[in-house]
Amino acid sequence: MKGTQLGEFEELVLLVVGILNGEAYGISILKDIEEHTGRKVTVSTIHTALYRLEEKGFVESFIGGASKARGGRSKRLYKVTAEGKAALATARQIRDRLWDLMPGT
Amino acid sequence: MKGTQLGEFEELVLLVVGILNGEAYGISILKDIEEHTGRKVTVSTIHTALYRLEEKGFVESFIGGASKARGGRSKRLYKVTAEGKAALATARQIRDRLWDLMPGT
DNA sequence: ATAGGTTTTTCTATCATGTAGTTGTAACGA
DNA sequence: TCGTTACAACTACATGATAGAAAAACCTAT
Repeated sequence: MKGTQLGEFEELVLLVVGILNGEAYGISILKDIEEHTGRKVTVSTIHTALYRLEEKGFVESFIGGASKARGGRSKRLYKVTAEGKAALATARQIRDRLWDLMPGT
Repeated sequence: MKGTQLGEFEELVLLVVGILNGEAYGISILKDIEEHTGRKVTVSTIHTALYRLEEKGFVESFIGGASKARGGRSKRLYKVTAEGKAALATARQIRDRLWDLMPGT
């Protein structure tokens, strides 16, 4: 059976794609992850995650139009689908509920 | 280099171990996960996750004393370590920060 | 004391996810 | 048209997720 579960890194990427709201592509996602989590990853790591997320229907992509400073291949932009948002919300909700049950501080 | 990152299922198990507060072992964890998340897994899945969590220093275990109704091997009880708690808190904190940056609802 | 049945852990094997090195491709300016 | 730049895609391997089956330990009754 094809995996439909959201992995931990996939979840992170998905969140960042959501935040970048239309401006998400390999490099911008990389920068955001590094900035917000301090975690160092390579672009290819992001791309594989994006590929799998797209297979699962959690993101959709399209080639961005031309127009940028100096050279460069055209970007592939990503956007979170409704299923993606639902998956994120569910994951969050489950964890929140569990935290509420946690004793002590 | 030995992995130190917390996987998505590992995080779930770790949370439940925290909630069960001293009464956590294979079956009780299984029940709790099923109850709180609706997710169906087998006991061996839990045990392998626990094994890795222990390797990483996020839980510690000891054999529980005798005393139970009918038959049965003695339980191995698990408890979250300080490192484990820290790892959980960090994961949560990072996601919360990202959610705050999320546009829309 | 031993033979069955029960509860729980360990072993082993496979598939999914995480990670990065390397290679390929398109746009731009000289 | 050639090199440089900014990217994406390919390939390969490490780690995490998952479960089937076997073994261990404990209880009870004979």
